[in-house]
Amino acid sequence: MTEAIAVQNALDDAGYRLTEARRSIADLIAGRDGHFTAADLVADARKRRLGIGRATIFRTLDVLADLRAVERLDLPTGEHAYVACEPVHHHHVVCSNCGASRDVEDAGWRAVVGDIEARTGYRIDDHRLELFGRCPDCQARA
Amino acid sequence: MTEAIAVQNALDDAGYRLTEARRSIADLIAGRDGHFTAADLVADARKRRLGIGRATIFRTLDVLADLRAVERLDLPTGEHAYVACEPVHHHHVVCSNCGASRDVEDAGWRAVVGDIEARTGYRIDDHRLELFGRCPDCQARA
DNA sequence: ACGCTAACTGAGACTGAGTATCATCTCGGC
DNA sequence: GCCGAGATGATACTCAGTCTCAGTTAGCGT
Repeated sequence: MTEAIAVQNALDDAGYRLTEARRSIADLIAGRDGHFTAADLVADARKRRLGIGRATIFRTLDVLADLRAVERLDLPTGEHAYVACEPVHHHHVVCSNCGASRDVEDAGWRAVVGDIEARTGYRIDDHRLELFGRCPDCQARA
Repeated sequence: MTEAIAVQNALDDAGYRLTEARRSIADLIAGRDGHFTAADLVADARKRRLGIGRATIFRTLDVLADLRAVERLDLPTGEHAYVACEPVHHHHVVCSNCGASRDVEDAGWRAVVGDIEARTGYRIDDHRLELFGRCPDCQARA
């Protein structure tokens, strides 16, 4: 549950109000592992009878994504999902079987971007990098 | 318009029927530069009074994406877009200003994936890599 | 050239994600 | 405690994408 506190701190530090609804959403996020969709949280909230509106969940996820307390993923299926994560730039490796995800720092990656800039003449200022595969656990289980 | 023929060949080679609707859609795609959304094509088709149904455009884009004659992109805005491209594995650099896109081969990239596999234990079998920035033209114009 | 059938089509209904609006509520600085 | 900006939940709405189905058509076999 330390994770819920991290999310709450992120909100607080950025000058957002710490409301009941946001606290609950932070809890829901902390209670999930792997990625989750907005719809997942809506279902969770309803299951626990928290009385949080759909709109609030979308709004809060939006804010959290801005603060980078949560990262937006585009799954290969086209679904939009989120993962809780540290607010520094990094990428995710997502297990296509169980959804578990891990952070990966940039590593050799900067050099590749530099190379691409040189070859194309584009000035790259944003990128999306997501990796999908089997996590060690799911490999072992197969 | 050579591009439209490439798209048609891709369909034909894969055993799909070459219908009037598909031919028209190939033309529409060829007539676009940069990325486009399904909605763009629907609007184009309607503007030219081609009488192609919405569903058909979605279906055809689906098929073309399967054949890799077209690539699905997820723009930073969350929109789903497409670009016409060669049917070999590669990635796209997309201009966030004018939408022009260029293909980039894998280059040093394989090594980075290998490194990530070694560090995380994940077995990576799919990835999404999209780069956004300013194309040379838009840079010059600024 | 002709007929046949599976593949394809357009129309329209449907679903579900995400957004907009707005009256009401509440956090937190004073 | 008071008060106002910011946040909330209900509800209505929009819009992408899917599904269904009756009607059409490409292109193979003859």
